[in-house]
Amino acid sequence: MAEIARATKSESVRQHIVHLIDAGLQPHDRLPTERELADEFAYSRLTVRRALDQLEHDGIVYRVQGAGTFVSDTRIAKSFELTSFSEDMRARGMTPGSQSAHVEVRPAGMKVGYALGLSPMEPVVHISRVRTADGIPICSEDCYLPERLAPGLSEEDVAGSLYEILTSQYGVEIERADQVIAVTVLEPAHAEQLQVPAFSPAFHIVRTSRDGTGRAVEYAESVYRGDRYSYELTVLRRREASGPA
Amino acid sequence: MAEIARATKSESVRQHIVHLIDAGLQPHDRLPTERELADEFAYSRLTVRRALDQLEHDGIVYRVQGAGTFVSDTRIAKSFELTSFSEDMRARGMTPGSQSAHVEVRPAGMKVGYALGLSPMEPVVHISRVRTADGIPICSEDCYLPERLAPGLSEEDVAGSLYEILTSQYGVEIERADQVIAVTVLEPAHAEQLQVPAFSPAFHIVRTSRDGTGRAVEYAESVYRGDRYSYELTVLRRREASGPA
DNA sequence: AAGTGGTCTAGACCACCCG
DNA sequence: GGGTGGTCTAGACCACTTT
Repeated sequence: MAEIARATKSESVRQHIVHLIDAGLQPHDRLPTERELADEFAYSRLTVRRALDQLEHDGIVYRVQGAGTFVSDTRIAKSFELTSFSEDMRARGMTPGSQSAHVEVRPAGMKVGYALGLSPMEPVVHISRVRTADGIPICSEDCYLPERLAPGLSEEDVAGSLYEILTSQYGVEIERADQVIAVTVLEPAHAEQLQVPAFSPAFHIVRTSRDGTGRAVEYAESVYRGDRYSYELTVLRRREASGPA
Repeated sequence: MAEIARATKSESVRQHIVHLIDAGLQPHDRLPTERELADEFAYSRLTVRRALDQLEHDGIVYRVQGAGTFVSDTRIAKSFELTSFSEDMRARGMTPGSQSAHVEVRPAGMKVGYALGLSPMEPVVHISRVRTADGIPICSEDCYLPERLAPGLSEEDVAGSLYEILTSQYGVEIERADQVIAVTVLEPAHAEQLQVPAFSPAFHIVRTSRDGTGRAVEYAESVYRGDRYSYELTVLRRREASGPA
């Protein structure tokens, strides 16, 4: 029930409209017009429009020029958003954990250095963990951070969410990540870690996470068991417009 | 080189800034201030801000309150966007095609009816195809559309991009899609279609595509060979704000 | 013709960063 | 303190849909 408070007027309008919809509006019902909402709140129309822009982007409402703004016909409203393993598992109703966490500092090397935009000699923190959900091993992860971003990271720190530690202890906010998802079969070593037969099918996910400035902050390679994990996302179709060729 | 023309002023500002960056600005270089750009174009500051909003969302620039707007440090700017198989393959420099296309109309049934929000008795067009890239089979796809959206769809129509046909012939614009990506091993029948050994690892992708109003327009189940396909995407971290619990 | 969303203007004040 | 981005106002005109 708790909404996260935000000081802006447009956010309060957004929440009001979400409540309107939850209060019983059906898909394709028309919302109050922008001018009605502006009058009701005594805000400018532009402020109301910003709230509706957000809801439209999230797929909650759609707008038809000349006709009005309507509730979307969406049963599921999943996300194309980056979540940490911990957040992901909690969202699925499971309890996240870690096993066999190991942390060491070593030179980046070619592959990791290239991905993080560092010299191969620059030190990185290498974190290797087996991530669990309700105690069941789900994925084996090797994650690398520039050491100067997270000096003194310990094995106790990485028992839970790395993203939370980065934010709370080091002030690093991850904003976006590029991922490449491939399929593979598990090598015997990984299979044993994950407690499945050797050569079981699995996801192989390579991720480079970046902060708001686009600077690479984390490079990770993970192997997820295919029998216990699937990847869900919502993707948007590109609007007509593009950068140069 | 060709930019897609758009009538809005903010779009012209956006393109101008993209050109500025391409003309030699380096990551973390500062852009002209919003007020400078507004003066230069003789537009209002809000119009300039809309252009910068777009560029910020796309990860091209970042803004620091009190300091300025800067070029992002991003080597790769991939997308979290929905592309058709044909577009996807062309983007990878390959030529898309289809084999064994088969089209039939039949009742939706429970699973497809549920996904498309139709009665199980309502007719759907079932399209089954093997998609190829440079003549190599990449995926086997079963796709279902409500028949009333695409009456008279023929096997010749589905040799190429279904999304393009939907737009050009039926006026249906797909805006977003929910996808569930899992791993599997290929059954012998699929393996033969895709010309790989039986029990090779593969992606199993289930997709429900929707138009701007959120109405389900397409339900598809695809199997992609794992040795020739990987899934790349960029995901954004959720801003702090949320709907009700 | 009336009403809707789409775009834009010319200001204003605030919070924040930097020299 | 001066300049930056963040938010907001009270209008205006346009393109479009609906009656």
